[in-house]
Amino acid sequence: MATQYWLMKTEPNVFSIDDLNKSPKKTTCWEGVRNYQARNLLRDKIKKGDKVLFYHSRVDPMAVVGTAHVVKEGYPDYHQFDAKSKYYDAKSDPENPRWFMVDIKLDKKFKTPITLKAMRDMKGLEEMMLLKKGARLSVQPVSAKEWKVVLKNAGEI
DNA sequence: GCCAACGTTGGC
DNA sequence: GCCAACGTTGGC
Repeated sequence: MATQYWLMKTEPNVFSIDDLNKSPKKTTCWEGVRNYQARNLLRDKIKKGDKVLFYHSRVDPMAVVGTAHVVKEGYPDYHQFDAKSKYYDAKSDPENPRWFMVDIKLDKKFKTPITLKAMRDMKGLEEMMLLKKGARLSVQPVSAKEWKVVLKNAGEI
């Protein structure tokens, strides 16, 4: 299958691209997604080898700060069964887990982050979900074209 | 910190 | 099954 592209949001004061860079093997599990639409993507659509834009939200400046790729496909987020975790979900059945996650590995931290503001002016991103009003999904599809535009502007292609 | 947009919950 | 209330997200 052709490579698919995604954008994953994170609040850098919770988990930033530098945290990912410092993680063992620069790899982390993308836990804590508690939205059904995003869950469906994590469980069913996102495949090993897919590429990811790493986005910092709720911070100044909001920006795509680098790229990663998927090293492990959707599997149950074990935090949902851990009563001490803030991601605990008492209603999730271990036989039929409600929440899923993937593992991603850092590829490249951009020298220059691509800010949300800059992206609004880039040709080719007009249809990008991130730029649409009310697009709150924390895991979003990105088209091959959008991927290229972002990386080109970051000087990474 | 504010608040609009949106998703989820729960009473009926 | 509807929908008001509530909680969360995330740009500003």
